[in-house]
Amino acid sequence: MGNADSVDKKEEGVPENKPLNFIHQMIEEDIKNNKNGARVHTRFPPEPNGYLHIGHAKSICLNFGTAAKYNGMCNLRFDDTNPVKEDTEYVDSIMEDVHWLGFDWGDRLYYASDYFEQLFEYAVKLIKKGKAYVDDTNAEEISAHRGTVTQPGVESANRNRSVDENMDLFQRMRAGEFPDGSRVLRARIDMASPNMLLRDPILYRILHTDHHRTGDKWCIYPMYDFAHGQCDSIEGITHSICTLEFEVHRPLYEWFIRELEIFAPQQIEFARLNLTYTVMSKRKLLGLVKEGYVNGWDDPRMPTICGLRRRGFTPESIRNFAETIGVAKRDNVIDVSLLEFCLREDLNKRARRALAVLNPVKLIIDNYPEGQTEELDAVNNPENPDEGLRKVPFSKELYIEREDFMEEPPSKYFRLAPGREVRLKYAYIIKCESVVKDPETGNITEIHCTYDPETRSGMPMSNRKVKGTIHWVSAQHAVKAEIRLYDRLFSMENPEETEEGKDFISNLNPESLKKITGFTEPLLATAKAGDKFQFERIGYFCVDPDSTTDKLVFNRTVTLKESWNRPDKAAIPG
RNA sequence: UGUCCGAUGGUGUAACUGGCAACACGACUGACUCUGGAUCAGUAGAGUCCAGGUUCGAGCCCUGGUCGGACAACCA
Repeated sequence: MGNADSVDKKEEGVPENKPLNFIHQMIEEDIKNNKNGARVHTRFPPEPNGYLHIGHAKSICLNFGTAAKYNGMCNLRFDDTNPVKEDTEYVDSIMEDVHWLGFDWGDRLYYASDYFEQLFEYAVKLIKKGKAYVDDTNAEEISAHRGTVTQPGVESANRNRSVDENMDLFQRMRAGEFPDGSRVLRARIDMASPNMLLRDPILYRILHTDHHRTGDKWCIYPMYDFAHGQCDSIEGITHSICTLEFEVHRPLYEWFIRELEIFAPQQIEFARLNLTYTVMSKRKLLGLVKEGYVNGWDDPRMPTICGLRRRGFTPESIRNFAETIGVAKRDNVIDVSLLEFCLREDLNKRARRALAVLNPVKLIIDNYPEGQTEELDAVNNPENPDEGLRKVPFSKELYIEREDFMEEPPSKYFRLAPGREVRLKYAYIIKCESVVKDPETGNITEIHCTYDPETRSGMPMSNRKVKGTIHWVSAQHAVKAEIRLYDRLFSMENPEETEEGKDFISNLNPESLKKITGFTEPLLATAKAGDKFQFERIGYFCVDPDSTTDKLVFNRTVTLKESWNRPDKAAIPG
């Protein structure tokens, strides 16, 4: 108990003197000036058109974390203003993922579509102020008239319509009198603005499409720019945190707030997360799923939250990662090894240890009594002695890892070799006496050893020093399991970096998934989906949802840190 | 050719707002270890994109460049 307490305190330690990121600096400045009554209210505003990924996790941790830090609140709001892309499937997955990450929006679950009526009224207000007009120009022409980044745009012929005519037309747009694409409502700002977004941006478009929440109630839908800031305003959001690409939108965001004379949240932009060896855009992730390069959004190789969850990540490790990478405005690419570090750091503390052999070779202890079985004590978690011991069966015939034996070991190899001794973890010291090979292939089929009965772990004589300790499972007791070995999805640090004429798909790592059959200690037969273990000396593994009592399936979450350069690796020429 | 934003070890983030560039990851030593894990101790690695200027003093301020990113969906 005492131990657990101290861990909790460490994790939730409130008064930290860590340096503030630039957003928190701004917020503390606002609090000091009693802006908005020193209130802090943020929101996480996903569009329900796809699954959340690790980049969203950064934003979630920032928004919810900031609110928590300053005793404020954070809303979950679905930015559902484009019915053709959105679906409740995504709404559900997003809510699940945010909760799984450990955040709670309480009763503050909102949808932009909740505000459609209010937004319509805002549009009316702009029309009445002469700040918005209905344009009959078609999409191509509007685009052409917008000009370029260096050339000013051309004003629409409809720009100076009367308020009455605009009101009439806008009402009739809502009433469904016009087909898709025939008219739009535009803000009347400045067609010559150096900021393209201010060149009379579109506020409403006609879309005779059912919306996942409002059904067929509406056939005109607000654009992002006309919805987002106003939704923030309605909810009393004080700090509207978003990614860098919206920086150019801020003048427009503020224009609407000013013209509408409503509560003014502050938009603050930060740099989105990029990770090596993966892609992060929804479009590309969707492509991977649709083209079958991965097995769905929750494929353990995907950077999606559900993929990471299935892979065996813990919410804590992701939150800690988000904390560690910091928040700034410059573009960044984080090395996945940092994510893996955060994962191992967390798993090391909480994962139960288990013995499992992935690439088995039989080992026979010649002088061990035939038919005898011992139940040996194994430590559940050396990082937390409170988790106690478990029994592991030991017998004459075992499986050990093929890599743990070498006929002709290089100098720094201190595992098993002819004539050498090693410790079998939690069991005896054994000595290799001989090997049996397949006469045809020359592969080793059996390793014969003798054991020293005085050296069982815990015995007085067990302190004898031997160089290596290897893991094992008892052949007759072992449980067969499918093990899915995952590696990076792409073989390039930056998958977008491609040869001419090829796209990121060409950089997929053909070895990103290998399925093998291994053996685990018997206790794991009862493990349930999501259970996490450290297979000693190998890595962290979790039970996949595909797993059944007939067929156990484990995912390799991440390997143990490998600080030992395998001689065979070094020996590879080139 | 426009507007906006950014630039600090290999990667990311700091630097008490002008005072000898720090922390984490990664790398490398060594100790310890019944996991070549963990833990512990330590080392190397940037003089802050460039050129000027202000100042006793500049990564922080000013000027001019360079490089990178964003912006011309009836997407968000």
